[in-house]
Amino acid sequence: MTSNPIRPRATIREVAAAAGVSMGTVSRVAGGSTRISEVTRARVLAAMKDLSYQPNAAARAMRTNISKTVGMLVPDLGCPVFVRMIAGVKEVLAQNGYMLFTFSSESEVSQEITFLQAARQRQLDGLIVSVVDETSAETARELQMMGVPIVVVDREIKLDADRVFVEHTQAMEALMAQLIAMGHERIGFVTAALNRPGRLRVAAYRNALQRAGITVDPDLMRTDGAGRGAAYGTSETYDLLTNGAAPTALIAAGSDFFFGALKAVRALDLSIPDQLSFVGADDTELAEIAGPPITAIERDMREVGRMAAKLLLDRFAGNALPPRTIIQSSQLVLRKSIGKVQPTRRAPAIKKHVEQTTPAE
Amino acid sequence: MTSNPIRPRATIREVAAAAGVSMGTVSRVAGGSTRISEVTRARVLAAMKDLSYQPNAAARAMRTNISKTVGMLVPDLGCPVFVRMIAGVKEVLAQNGYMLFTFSSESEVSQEITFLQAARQRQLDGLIVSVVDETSAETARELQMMGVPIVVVDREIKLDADRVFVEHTQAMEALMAQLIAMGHERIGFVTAALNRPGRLRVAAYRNALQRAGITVDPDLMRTDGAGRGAAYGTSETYDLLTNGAAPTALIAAGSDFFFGALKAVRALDLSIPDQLSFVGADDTELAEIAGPPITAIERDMREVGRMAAKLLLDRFAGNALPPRTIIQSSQLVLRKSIGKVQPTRRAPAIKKHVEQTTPAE
DNA sequence: CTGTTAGCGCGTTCAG
DNA sequence: CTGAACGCGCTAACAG
Repeated sequence: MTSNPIRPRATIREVAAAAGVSMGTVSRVAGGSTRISEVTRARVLAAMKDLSYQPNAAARAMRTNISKTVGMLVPDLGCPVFVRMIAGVKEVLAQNGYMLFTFSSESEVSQEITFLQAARQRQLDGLIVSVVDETSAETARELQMMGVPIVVVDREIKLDADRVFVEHTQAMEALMAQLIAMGHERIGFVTAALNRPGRLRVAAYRNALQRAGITVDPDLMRTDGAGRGAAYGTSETYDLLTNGAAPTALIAAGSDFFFGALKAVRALDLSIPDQLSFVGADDTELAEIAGPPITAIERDMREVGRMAAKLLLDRFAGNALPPRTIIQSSQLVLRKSIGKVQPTRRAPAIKKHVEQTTPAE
Repeated sequence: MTSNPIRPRATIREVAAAAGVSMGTVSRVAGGSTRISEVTRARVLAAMKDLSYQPNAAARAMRTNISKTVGMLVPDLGCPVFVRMIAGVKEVLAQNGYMLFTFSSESEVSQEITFLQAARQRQLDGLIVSVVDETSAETARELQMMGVPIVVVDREIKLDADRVFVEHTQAMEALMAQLIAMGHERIGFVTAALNRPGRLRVAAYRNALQRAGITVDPDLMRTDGAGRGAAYGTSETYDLLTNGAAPTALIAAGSDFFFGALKAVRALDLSIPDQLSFVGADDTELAEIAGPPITAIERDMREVGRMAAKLLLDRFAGNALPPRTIIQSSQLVLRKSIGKVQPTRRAPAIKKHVEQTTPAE
């Protein structure tokens, strides 16, 4: 420990002594209770400031079983979608005097379990979770034992909890309609279908093709990216574009696949949209700034965060109604990266090889 | 609260009863003490599992004054630099049984103060901080009262604490040398000079120009971006490139200015590097993927995070030596976005106006 | 309005 | 090796 001239933190007892009142009185002032005479309150506040008193959260939590802290579990802090959601959650919680304890599981179930156990030890008052793998029984079991209100974000888990879902189907259908109208029939799709967002998008992809009378080519679907990050986007995109009949359009859904796929397209030196129509998802900044700007599916995750936090606060306030589900829309944002299929379109020649790409870190 | 059939959390007392031993025995098993007979240990562990017992962190913290939790303060979770640092910190702390409590101040001193007070209440065992404004007396005062080991990352604050610094000067000088060698004399610079990284970069920028016998044009320096985010990058870049004699090269240091500046360049439809040499910093992904790939100053922030965490753990272990400072290098990564000044170079014509841009959120 | 007191759950004595 | 008892700092309940 660095040498520190500070004496140990002041306790409520010391404040009481300094102010010449009892501990109970100090406690009431700290708790913002009414029924305190203005003069004593002022004296107590002065003493607190004097000793730079901060109430001991552990003692308070032990006594009240309330920690004024909410836990938030996300799979990846590198994903802008979650960063924005965190901002929304924090905004609402801060207004209500709660702290947010954010944890990134780095897409590992084991880390997720560790966090949930730590959360239980620390008696977090509630949880907002976006789990890595909604099919994980281990995670589900842990969640069931939490014993505090939980809000699940865009995952389908059997659990007595409120939910905030995003509407993925409509935006995906709009996208497919757009691409099909432009003449695309071979549409590559790189994503992770493990959880709700991916599952719905894959379903919408298939439905749209079938409705248009286009045979679904399984080889164009690379939907096994769960936990594999940007590298999956790069390798699958490279493979799609260089082996056999290449797609004329490519959808990379999920910010890391978006990035990874774009990397492969750059390495192959394909021109967007002339040689390939390209669509991303979940990374507005990248979509705006890549040259050319890229059509993408986007959603207001900050608002999702706000809604999740509000659902939780509502439970804290004693609401005991059955679980609710809120649905937030998503949008297809058209930019310059998609275009009509060229009549004479052929598979792009292989220009050069992609260096073996590993995830960003 | 959602109806929950779970009975309240098991206490150490219940575990003791279930295992037919005393509380003290359970505590010793939980604490991993030796000197426990194998049979009783097994019985206790079985009971703990049975009741899915998790020790009450509040009670433990109250008793021991150790929370096994480290706090981390960053200005912005949207900045990849901090996200990577967090990953590094978490990696090392997790290996040592510590949890990480990350807080983003959203570049607001007031939020920073709130966090530091909350940290004191929760008796976090140590802190890793990257403050918004190293000149804030309020923040400094709060930090001095923490009473726990602190590691400061790339900020100059008068404080009895360990430090991890990044070497900014060399990379910046290398960059300037490169640009000057390419014939650039009018080099625009958009950044925030409030804290250590910006200050050092600005100093290196001036020095390099002076050493090359080039007059420093203050109008080319837009170094007042602190707290203004990407919008500052966009508006200043637009202004630089459209008013008066435009620079032939532009450096946007800081991930948000990088993004914002690139946005303005795109809006003006300038071709990189033909019409403008462009250099970024701190956002490797964007630099790699923008068309064309962009020369940038980069640093291994994950390693910075690891080092910060190790310094802290060292203090926890009782190291009482005077404060140490560790320095991490940074690199200039050359990509295709810079080139020689065209002999016939003129200020680019104004092509169109930039829409009024607000920060990403 | 204010003072007093009894635990919250745990880790750490100190006796056995 | 095990059990019993104390108190960490605080809040709530009750007395005055």
